[in-house]
Amino acid sequence: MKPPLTSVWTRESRPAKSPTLSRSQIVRAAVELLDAEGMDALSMRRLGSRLGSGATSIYWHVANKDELLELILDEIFGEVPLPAPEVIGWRDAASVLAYGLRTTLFAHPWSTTLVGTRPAIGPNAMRLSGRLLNTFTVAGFTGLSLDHASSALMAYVLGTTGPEIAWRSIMAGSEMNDEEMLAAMKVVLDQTAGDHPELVARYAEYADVDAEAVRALNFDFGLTCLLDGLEAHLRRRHAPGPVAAEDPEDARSGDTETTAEPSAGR
Amino acid sequence: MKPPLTSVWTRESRPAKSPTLSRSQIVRAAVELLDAEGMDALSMRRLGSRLGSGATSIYWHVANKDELLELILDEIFGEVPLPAPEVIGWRDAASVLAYGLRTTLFAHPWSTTLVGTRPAIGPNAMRLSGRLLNTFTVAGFTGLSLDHASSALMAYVLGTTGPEIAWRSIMAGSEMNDEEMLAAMKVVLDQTAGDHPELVARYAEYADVDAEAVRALNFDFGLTCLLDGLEAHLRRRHAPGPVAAEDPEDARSGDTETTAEPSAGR
DNA sequence: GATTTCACTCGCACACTGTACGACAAACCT
DNA sequence: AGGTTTGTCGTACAGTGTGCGAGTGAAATC
Repeated sequence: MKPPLTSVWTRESRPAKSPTLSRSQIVRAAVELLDAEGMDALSMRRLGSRLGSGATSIYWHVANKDELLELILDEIFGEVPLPAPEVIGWRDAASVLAYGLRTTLFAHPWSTTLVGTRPAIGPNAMRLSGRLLNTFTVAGFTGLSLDHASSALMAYVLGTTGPEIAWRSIMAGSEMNDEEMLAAMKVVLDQTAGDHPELVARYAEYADVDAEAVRALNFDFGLTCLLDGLEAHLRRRHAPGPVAAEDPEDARSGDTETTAEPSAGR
Repeated sequence: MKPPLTSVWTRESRPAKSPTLSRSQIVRAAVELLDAEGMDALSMRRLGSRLGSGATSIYWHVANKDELLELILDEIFGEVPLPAPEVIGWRDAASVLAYGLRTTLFAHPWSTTLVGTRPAIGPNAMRLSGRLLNTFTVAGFTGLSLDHASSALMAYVLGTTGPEIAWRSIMAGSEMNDEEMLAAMKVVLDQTAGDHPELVARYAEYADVDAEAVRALNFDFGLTCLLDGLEAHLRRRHAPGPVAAEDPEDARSGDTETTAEPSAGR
């Protein structure tokens, strides 16, 4: 019978007398430090000295470093711009959301280590997923499919962004450009996957294209496919017949929104 | 003009005289330790003592902890079963791959912290992505789309698995079941996203369904949508006409398999 | 006005981390 | 035999997160 919920978000922000330090100050400073010097540079001592405070003073406002990281994660979730699906349509809204999240994560490359690691509750994450839900509601999703659609989109963006940032950072670490990198990769390939000649052929194709452009294309391709698949699901549900045709009335639960679909037993 | 490639995979495994310790031993022991006690428990000293060796002896076989983690990541990539797309068809093969990767990652929950963080080169990762490429080649993808399709699938799986593991682990940490968790979540919701009533309504729906089952459904839903989208892309490419109809001959490259399409440029 | 009670800051200390270094031992090559 | 390579390990160093308790100043109480 421990504390009923262990997250930061239940415990209040210690609002009181005259705090020379505050949660939001700490979080902002932490984000600055991370942006400037990366994840390894974020230690409580360094953060403290950047705030002009003792290192352990932070622990009055934040229970431990993990909670601080949770706050930081939510902070950057607050940076992604939220589109209005009612005015630009669900597909564009979903795209804007996806691209917005992507560029926000790229703007804070250290976020990769946080984003998959801990669940994203917290006000800004909720705002984001609320808007996502809103978007797919406008699209016509109902019941569980609504969540499934949003989390599919989220998963795709998170899943692409992480490895991309990883690539970018190791290429920034070594002082070689894309071509040299690919050449080196080929060496690795030849000696580790010598029996996979199709891979070697594959990588050879990238020799003379801009890696960054390819990655952008890559993201867009997958996003389009996912949205196409979602749209297809939508059409299928609205038109149960084998051939696509508009149907006179919605197949199940005439009301436009919320809690349709009884969703298989318990 | 530093070392041309900084990865583990270029440097050989120190094969020599009579090693009482070896890379693969170290990696296996590390995986055991991680499985048993989690990521925080993996320190060089503990790993050393588990191997019956001094802590710093490991540094003869592995340059630093980061390299060790890279090896560990590749080790678990080796655990995912590889289907044969030529016999079971590309869609099933893609599903098997996706599910295999998913369950492998679930079997090693600590992998979440590794998988998005560093690029997955290394023999086992290459084997996996080789098979992925193979799968989508059988499907009919060519050129850049081939890579885009594989990485889209990979991204989706990685993107779903991470947060799911995170949820599972914090629920394991606190001794509350799904329902209590949801109740607590609702508290958080009410106080952080009080102005998002649709979210609250959303979560209320989950009150009486098995969270694990929903997550499984969730994964399958997104996977299906993605594969549907990929298939649609395929059909669109093969039948350029506005309305879908079977075409008398395959648009490009009649041979059934392998490295079709000269793929622009070069 | 004096005293107590907070809200908050911070120095110190502890256990622990990754890993550089150099001393060793044993196997190999001349 | 001597020298070199291959491999192991103890020690040491700088740095980590954080518990503890002493300190501060302002508000609340008497």
